[in-house]
Amino acid sequence: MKLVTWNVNSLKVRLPQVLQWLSENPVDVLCLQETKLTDDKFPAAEIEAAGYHVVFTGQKTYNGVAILSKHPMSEIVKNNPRFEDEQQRFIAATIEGMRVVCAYIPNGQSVGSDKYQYKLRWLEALHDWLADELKVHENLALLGDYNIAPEDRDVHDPVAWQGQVLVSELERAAFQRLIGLGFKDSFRLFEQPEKIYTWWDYRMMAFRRNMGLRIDHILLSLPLAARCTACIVDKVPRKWEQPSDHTPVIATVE
DNA sequence: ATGGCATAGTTCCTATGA
Repeated sequence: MKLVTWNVNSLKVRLPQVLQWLSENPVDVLCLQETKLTDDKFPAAEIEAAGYHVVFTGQKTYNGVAILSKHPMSEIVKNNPRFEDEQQRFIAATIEGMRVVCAYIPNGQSVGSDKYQYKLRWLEALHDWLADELKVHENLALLGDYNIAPEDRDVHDPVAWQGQVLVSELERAAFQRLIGLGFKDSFRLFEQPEKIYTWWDYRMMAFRRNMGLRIDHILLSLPLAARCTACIVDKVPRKWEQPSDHTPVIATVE
């Protein structure tokens, strides 16, 4: 099973790239974030025509998540039942006996802001829901844009970023609390090259200069991690014309 | 010290992202 997460920064703009990427990279599950589409405008027919089932929950302008799957999906949950949220950032489905959660964790804007507090509350509620969900689904995968770089080696310039949102202590502690439930960061199960990132600012020629952060992750519950044979970041779509600022992360589970 | 790009909607500027 190949599981993928990709923040597409508007599926309206990026649908051709998603379909192109899928035609070159057939996968079992693709979790999308920042679709920025209300459900009535979601391109379900085009995605189904490409051979994928799809579930989604969205809103206009901001947020929005979707799961594309080669296999049928059941037990669909939209929004964390433990968190009252107007923002559409969470969707879960059971696929081939695996519980798949697609999350667009809040950005947090700046440390100490209202949005930062919202981010921490959101993470706390995610933690609590996952704790219950793991009791029912030992095969659980949490894919998404976490908006957290877990360690300094996930940051192109740790000194410049020190203490900033996306790398602050409380955010990193929240990430470790998720890990503590019984997950592995699939990317770190394997020897990886240095300076691998999943997001680069559109400005400052950041991609060309590899000024990035690794903030998109695939966490696997321990039984799934034991079956994981690879996790890679595919930089190719970030080189295309009019790219998303994020690029796909792919985990393989045998 | 700031903004630098991209997206979407309230457009022909503003808010937001990371």
